[in-house]
Amino acid sequence: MTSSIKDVARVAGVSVATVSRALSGSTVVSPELTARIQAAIHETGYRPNLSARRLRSRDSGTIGLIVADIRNPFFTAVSRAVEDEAYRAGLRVILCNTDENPEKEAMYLNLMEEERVTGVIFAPTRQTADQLALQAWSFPLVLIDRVSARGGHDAVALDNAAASSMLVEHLHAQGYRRIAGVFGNASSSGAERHDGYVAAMFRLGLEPRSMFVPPQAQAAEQAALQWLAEAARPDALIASNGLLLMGLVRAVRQAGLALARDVAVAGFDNESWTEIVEPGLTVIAQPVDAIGRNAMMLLAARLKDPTLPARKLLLSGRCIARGSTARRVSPALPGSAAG
Amino acid sequence: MTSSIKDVARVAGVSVATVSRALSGSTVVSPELTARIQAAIHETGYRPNLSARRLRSRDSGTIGLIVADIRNPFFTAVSRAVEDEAYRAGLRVILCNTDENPEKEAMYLNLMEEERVTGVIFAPTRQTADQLALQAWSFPLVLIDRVSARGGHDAVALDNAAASSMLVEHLHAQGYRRIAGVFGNASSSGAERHDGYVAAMFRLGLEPRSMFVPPQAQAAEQAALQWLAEAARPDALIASNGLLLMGLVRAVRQAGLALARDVAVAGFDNESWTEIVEPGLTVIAQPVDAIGRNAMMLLAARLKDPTLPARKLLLSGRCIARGSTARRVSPALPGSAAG
DNA sequence: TTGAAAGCGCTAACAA
DNA sequence: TTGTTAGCGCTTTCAA
Repeated sequence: MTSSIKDVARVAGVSVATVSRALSGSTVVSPELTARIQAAIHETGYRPNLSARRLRSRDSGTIGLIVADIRNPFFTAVSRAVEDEAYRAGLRVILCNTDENPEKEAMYLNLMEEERVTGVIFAPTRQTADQLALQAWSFPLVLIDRVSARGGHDAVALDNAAASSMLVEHLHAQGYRRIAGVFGNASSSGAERHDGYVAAMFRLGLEPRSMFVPPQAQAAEQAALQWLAEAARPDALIASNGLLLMGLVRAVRQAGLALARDVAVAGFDNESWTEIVEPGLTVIAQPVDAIGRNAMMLLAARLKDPTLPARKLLLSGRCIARGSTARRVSPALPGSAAG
Repeated sequence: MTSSIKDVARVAGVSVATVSRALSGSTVVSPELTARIQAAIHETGYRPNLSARRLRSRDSGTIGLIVADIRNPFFTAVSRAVEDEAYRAGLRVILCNTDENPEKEAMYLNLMEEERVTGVIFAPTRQTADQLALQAWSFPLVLIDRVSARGGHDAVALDNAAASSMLVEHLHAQGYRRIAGVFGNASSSGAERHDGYVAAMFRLGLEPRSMFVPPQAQAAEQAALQWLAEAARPDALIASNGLLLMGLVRAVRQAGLALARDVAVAGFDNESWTEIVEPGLTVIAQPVDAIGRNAMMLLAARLKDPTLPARKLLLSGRCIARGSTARRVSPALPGSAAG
């Protein structure tokens, strides 16, 4: 059916070793034989068998990319960046979705062992992240987005706390004082964003008000609706990711309030809808390309020198101010701080 | 370093063949030996080497998924469905982005040959689709989204013409008559959606007005701005994909017109922003899950029987009516058909 | 510069 | 039921 290096050797009248050498270019093969081999490859329609090559050379040339769900726009963008870098480096990418399920995570890590992958880029749940250090992996591992508290692994993520603070400071500068926030309870990034929010609020002398919710728009919507029904309701709401942010927008509308005029809204993830909605939503844009590229970079560095100490790379977000946090003009609500 | 089946055999005091058999479960191995082998696997920390297994068994257990860009929400969703099905079937997925670049397409198809993949699911450019039949591939190939005019390959796609017609008929029923459309010029689906649009317009006695544009929001925006500046401007606009649809929305706003009241807008792809924008946008929702699942199904069927004739599967879209195409109430524009 | 030969880890005849 | 052995396609010694 498909022809092997043996067939090429036979047709070219050389040994398989010579064909292999001509193919790899590692050793010099005489021009004459090289030409004959080229012709034979053409004639036989030869294609290298990557499984055989891997078995022999003990290099899979493959990296695993394990994320919660590729449909999450953050992971979509990061995946694309990772793949671009991978193919530039001549590596294949195996994509895995875990749905935040620790069992699936374990299964895929196991699969990566069996694939003898060159490396793995992984966005773990909190639970798995904490146990990751307990096991010795046969491949270098770079964590993205969710960074293990225990450390010990290379990682690249948004500087979550700083980004949250940026959001709070922006709202404060625009005249908002009663700033409440919903945060995702599934990954460590939600907790870190919460920390940054609380820290910034304290720094500004404001009283934090927050809630951890499951990663569903509806959960954020419910939380926000309760807050908005209060007499001294918040004058600004923030969400720790795009999904929750959508819930906030729905809640504001359902409460019959106007974005910005009645209540400001801001959040994380510069998804396309945050720009097209009116008014546009103020968000923290994550450096998704840089996260993917740097994850590959850390992987490459570790492959080169496995003794390197673990490195944690925190990248800054960018605050994109839009209409949803326009300067507060209406009189301060009773009970709000003077600023 | 990592232990092989040989190590397990030695520790368990059996032959490698017995270990292999115990692992595969193909032949019955005595309970006693099975237990000893299990213990040895545990002790040695053995992991099967998939490259070796593939080389020997001539089954890669891997499928290739080649799309234009995973960041296109349509492909994101289809990919997820494909991966779900693949992992359910015990298959790995290698993901490739071509950026609609025929050279990249050729390179990835070539890579798939070298990987000896079990099958490939591919969304080709028009150009590549037309040449696909010229080459014999060593793997079964299922086309998605963009279906080769030449036929000859298994394929699954939206029934584009019918979906376009549905959109036109909806607009007509809502009282719109001067319906213009922008269509993507890169893939075959744009052309098919155009055909369906033109056919429906003729059927309803309306005059089609269309433009093929490159797949950029700005291109649609420019086209729409020109139309909207005319005296007898269209009273409805449609777009053949989510990106172009966003361009239309921008154009309407920039022209100082109101969605629905001044001009209706509708299009393809039920992306999250089409629901959250106000008014919500009427769209054709593609059966993304079904497209992915059916692609895997066709692949499985062909693997089982390679002699099967090529099958082309067309799936129906669903028209989701939202505010952007609310019933026309203002008086008909001068020159518009009476209906 | 080239060839012969060993062997990567595994599966599947074939024998026992 | 189990073991022996050949060999999947390739790379890489070691010799020539």
